[in-house]
Amino acid sequence: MDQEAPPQFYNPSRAESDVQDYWTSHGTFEATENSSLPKYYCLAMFPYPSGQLHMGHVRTYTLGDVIGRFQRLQGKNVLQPMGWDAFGLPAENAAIKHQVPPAKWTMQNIAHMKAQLQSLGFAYDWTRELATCDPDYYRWEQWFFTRMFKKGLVYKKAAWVNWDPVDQTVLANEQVIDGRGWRSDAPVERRELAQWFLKITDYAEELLDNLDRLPGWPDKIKTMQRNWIGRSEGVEITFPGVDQPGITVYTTRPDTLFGTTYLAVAPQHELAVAAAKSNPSLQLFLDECNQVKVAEAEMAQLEKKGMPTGHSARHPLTGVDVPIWVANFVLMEYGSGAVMSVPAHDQRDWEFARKYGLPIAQVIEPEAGEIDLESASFTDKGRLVNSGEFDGLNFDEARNAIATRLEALNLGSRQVNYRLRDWGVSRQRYWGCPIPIIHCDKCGPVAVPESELPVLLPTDVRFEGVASPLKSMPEWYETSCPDCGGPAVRETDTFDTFMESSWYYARFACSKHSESMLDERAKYWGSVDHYVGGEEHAILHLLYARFFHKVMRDEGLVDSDEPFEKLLMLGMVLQDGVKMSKSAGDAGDPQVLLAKFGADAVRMAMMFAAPPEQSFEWSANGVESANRWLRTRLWNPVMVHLDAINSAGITTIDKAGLTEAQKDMRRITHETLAKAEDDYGRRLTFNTVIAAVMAMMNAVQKFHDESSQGRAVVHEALNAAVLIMSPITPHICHLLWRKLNDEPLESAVWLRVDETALTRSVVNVVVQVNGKLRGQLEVAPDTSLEEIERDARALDNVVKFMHDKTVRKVINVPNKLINFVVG
RNA sequence: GCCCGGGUGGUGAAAUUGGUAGACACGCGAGACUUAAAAUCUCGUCGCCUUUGGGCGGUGCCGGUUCGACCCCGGCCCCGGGCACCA
Repeated sequence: MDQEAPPQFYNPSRAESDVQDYWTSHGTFEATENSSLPKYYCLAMFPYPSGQLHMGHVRTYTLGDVIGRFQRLQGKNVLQPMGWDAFGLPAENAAIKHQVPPAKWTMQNIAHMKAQLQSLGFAYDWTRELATCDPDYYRWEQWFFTRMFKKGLVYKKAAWVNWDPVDQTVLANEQVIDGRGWRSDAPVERRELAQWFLKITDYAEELLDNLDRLPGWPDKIKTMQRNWIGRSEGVEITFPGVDQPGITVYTTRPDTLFGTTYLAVAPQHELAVAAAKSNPSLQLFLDECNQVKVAEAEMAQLEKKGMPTGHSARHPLTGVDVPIWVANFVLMEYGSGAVMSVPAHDQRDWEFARKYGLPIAQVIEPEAGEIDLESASFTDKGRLVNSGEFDGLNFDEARNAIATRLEALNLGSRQVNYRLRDWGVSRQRYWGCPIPIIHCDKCGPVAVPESELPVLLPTDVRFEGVASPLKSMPEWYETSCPDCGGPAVRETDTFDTFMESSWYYARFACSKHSESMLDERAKYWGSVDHYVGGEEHAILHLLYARFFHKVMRDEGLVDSDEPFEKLLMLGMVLQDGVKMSKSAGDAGDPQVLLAKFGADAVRMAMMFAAPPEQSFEWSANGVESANRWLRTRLWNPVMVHLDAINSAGITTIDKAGLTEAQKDMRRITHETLAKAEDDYGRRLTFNTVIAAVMAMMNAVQKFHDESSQGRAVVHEALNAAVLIMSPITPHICHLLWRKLNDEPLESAVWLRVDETALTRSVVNVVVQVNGKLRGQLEVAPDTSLEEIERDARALDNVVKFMHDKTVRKVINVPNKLINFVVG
């Protein structure tokens, strides 16, 4: 940029750093709790400090900033904080690869990314910044966990993990590539480890029901969460054992019980494991099943395979023996790890039965028509057949009758089941929050007392291999039992990083507070009014945070039931068709564009590219044209106008004395204001805000009027343009607003729409014949149908298409359309 | 595989409640300014046909509802996100 450029030329790099200095020195965006204005907490999902900002970040934070700045213009007391989701796997990967301690690597990344965020001019209150790897943060997470522990919301059970037999370590799902460890290339094995779980299922019902009380959430996210929680009503049924303990299954189709021709258990089910001890080929099959990584997607795409266990169980109502199979598609984590298989009425069971020659017994018939069990199963509900005394009952009747019978026999019970599983929070990793538990041989697991928190994560570590250094630090894990004082060891696992992101939004209210997890300020800021983030977080993060919020509420820490009132779920910024990631490289790096065209142009290009919920492929092309528009269509016209009013002065608008052209210009200005307000506040489509301002400025360019009223009308239009654009391009608008109004932008309020300016003297009515466009009419608003019909019938082109036909119907949409239906 | 989305000109997109498909831009083409270029400005730009009035076709594909469908319904194809240890 030309350092000598006089101030009337647009120079983004100088202008933006000046404006940013102004914001910093004036503390413009530092939020306080003692405002008379209504509070507005606007939050964008905090980033993992991977080291480089990419365009996905730019999009998320710009969208959040636009919302926050718009709400500020609407007279709200806005809080927009920023922090760092600083624990996680990439820091360990970097440590292993480059021998740099995760803490150091993370802090360097934070410093770099903070500078990048600041150069984009977001209206953050940086005084509230937090990093989750800071002991001042995670000590309260540990404290909260011990509260949950004492409440009985925490328990330990064995769970399956991906085990790398060469590196002797647990692998994350993303570290397993085609069934092999990413570093060792060894085939992964499933292994059972004792893990800590949080009883999120205790809250399943509330998490589901409260979705109905979140009107500010997109329906698609609520649907995803509903499906994920997966409430179902069914019956738990016990098939008594023949030569082994009975098998308990859960089914939502008890009406098909008589069609059960075999049972299927998960490969990890105890019966399968026991049976394999004396059956080498079954053991071989189980081993094969255990060489698939621990992910539902893997499981679901496997070829369906099974093997008989050699055992059978007794049908609870018929007493007939049914064989027990092991099947690789039965999930150990869902229900009881066993299912009753009804091949006639379940397609997966049908395919399995056909493959292995198992019998298929029809017990449901359709209300009408024929079925062919040779070609497929019949899965609709219908009437029972071949079911003894239950024959003839429909689904509801049969479900009740069979459940009642099973309950009487003590072989079943009605059960509401959730697909949602408890949250396993143990990670066998170093770079995370230490789980504040001490294992004592005498007392068992004991929560670390509050006075001894935080359990500090040592930061001066070296990665010798790939395993967590904590596992080989006796000086760290050897301790004494808080209860009996005897020798004991610390838990060396750390928390799932979703723990940190489940409550950070609340901590921002009082991030520096050292006396408790949250204080009264958390109640002042309350729920996040608008939460902005990527749709990849639609389920897990949001569900865990909702769960934490409810537990915090039950502990008296917050007042509300839900953490996020309104939710904006952003589509992905794609690169080469997939979501941008840390490894994506330079194409996602905004630095070059920032230096060349400025933050305003980058922000504007990003907002203009697509509406927020839509995923799109990033292209840098728009940035240059955004810069050009700001310079030639916003900055320059304001400068020309300022010259004009400097020499000729400025007057107020005389509404009664305007020419038609001046009225038109004013109408466009106020239509644009109204549209911008609606798009910003309700529709959240900022691309169309920009388009509307562009159209308005095109009209200003064409509006040549040297009169004093003309200047006043232009003045109003330019003020509207600057104000409307200011949430998106805050730096240039800060400068232009001051030049136009001699007051700082942050004391400006949104311009009111002048309803009288919106009235039109003519409206355009479309004339159709049989739904096809045949002409147009310019008429006064609210012209009578008779008059419009008469004028429309007189149009040459309408005559052409109607002259030899009979009008059967006339459709009229007032001030918009008239349609002659002829035949 | 299962759950949730998406598919509109050469490109990004707009069309808000079923009512003029393609606003606003990018790109491209033509022109103005210039010795020239850059920058800037003006005009044109869905395809085909045309007597230049206009006509026909067109929103992933096939079918349906309706006076009228990008929009609603049924069936398919393709792309993206999530699937519990990436965050």
